[in-house]
Amino acid sequence: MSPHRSDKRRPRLLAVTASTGETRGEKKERTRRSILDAALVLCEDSSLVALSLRQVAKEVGIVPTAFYRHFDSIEDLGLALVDESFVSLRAMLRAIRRSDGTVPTFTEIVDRSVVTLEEHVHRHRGHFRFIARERAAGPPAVKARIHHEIQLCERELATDIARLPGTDHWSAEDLHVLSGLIVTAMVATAEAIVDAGGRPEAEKRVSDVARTQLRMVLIGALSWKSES
Amino acid sequence: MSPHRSDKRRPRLLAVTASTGETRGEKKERTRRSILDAALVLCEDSSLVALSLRQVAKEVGIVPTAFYRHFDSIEDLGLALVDESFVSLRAMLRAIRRSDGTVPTFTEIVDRSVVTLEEHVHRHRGHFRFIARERAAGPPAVKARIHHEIQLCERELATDIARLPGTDHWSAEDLHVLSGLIVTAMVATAEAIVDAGGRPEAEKRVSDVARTQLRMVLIGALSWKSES
DNA sequence: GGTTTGAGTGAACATCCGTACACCGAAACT
DNA sequence: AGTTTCGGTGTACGGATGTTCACTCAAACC
Repeated sequence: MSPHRSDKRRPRLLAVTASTGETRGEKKERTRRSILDAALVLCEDSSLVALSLRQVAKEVGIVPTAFYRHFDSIEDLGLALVDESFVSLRAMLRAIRRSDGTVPTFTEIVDRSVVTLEEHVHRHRGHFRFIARERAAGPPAVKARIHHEIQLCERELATDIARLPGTDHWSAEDLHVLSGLIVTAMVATAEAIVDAGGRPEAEKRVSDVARTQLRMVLIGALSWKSES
Repeated sequence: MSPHRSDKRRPRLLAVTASTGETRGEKKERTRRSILDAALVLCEDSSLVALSLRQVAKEVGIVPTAFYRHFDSIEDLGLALVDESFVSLRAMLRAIRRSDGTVPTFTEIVDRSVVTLEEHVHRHRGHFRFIARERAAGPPAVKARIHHEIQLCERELATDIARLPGTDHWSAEDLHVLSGLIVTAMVATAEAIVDAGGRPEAEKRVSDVARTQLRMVLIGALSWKSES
């Protein structure tokens, strides 16, 4: 039994291309990624509804028909991009939540949230631009999924708010109204950061405004509740 | 001088088509309107960037090249639609402002504003859908003009807020931050009303939420100012 | 070693797109 | 009455689009 035998066995579930050292599935996954990235870039100025299958194929460097090996349609591609975008967005929200063990002040929460949002928009500019655009202009199925994901964010935020001190006896209704308002403001802030185009002074102005707005909302909600 | 002479003179600046009783300019204006209306309908599901000149022409009932007698391009058409939309929007804002002579309570202001917005969105659903979509997805020039118009709304709202009792010594900065927040919330509310699709119970829920949110914001801003 | 699978190819199609050009005919003007 | 203006027509073009079909050829499997 020569030592070469085991080499012969390896390809069983992990065959590698002789030249590139890639599995067949890996290669496909890489092409899929290229398509997603290309689509994100190409619909940057316009929209998914104005994006053609052939543009994407040309950008990726494949023939138009090869597109169908990965997605049924542009709309299907769009749904994949929505999922991808919200995976990273949820990671951000988890990051904000994680550091909440120390019973912080409202100001601390607000500052940390805005800073995290700013970082995250900066790192995933493409995804945020995509969501902001297709939320209003995408194909119906894409719009619907984005709307649904944002509602999930509102619900999660509502349960977080409920855990803060001073919001003990709020109704579920009021919690959701408040979290809806905050999410709306944060979405607008994210759009504004994207529009700032990376210029630090413009971004600074946007995040300062966002901080003030968030504080107004939080304090307002508390005062309003204690009144009524 | 027979009495018929004066008839001969009439066409000078007001010539009428024998059959339809229309001036040439009136006929042109009517076609222009048809183009604007058709575009508003056709890009309802998609966007301006996915709207073709030929679709519009076919819908209106003219040959494609005739489009150029009225607009240089689809983008040019878009700019006209933006202007038109904001003319009616400004009319709404004026209507809200007009009834402000009686030093009303915050609650009255909020209720009147939301009701007016609801009515107006209902009457100009097409325009609101258009603005909400193209604000995020339109051609750059269209996005820029919409952004500019919204900023004007924010500025006007800021001066209105400054006239309310209890906001005497606010800084211009803080006024603008607050009006920005309110405008953001109202834009989101308008989108939600449009999405409600005319179903009364859905619209009622949206406007109730909007009322609560606006109260939270206003009371919050006041509390926050008196603290800091 | 022989067979199957499946990502990517390449040509072909019918259809739509924006735009150029010459033209018409009636309203508008002189 | 004669001329000009101009909204609308009809044709024609080069190019982009989505989708079809029959194909290659190497990895994956038995």
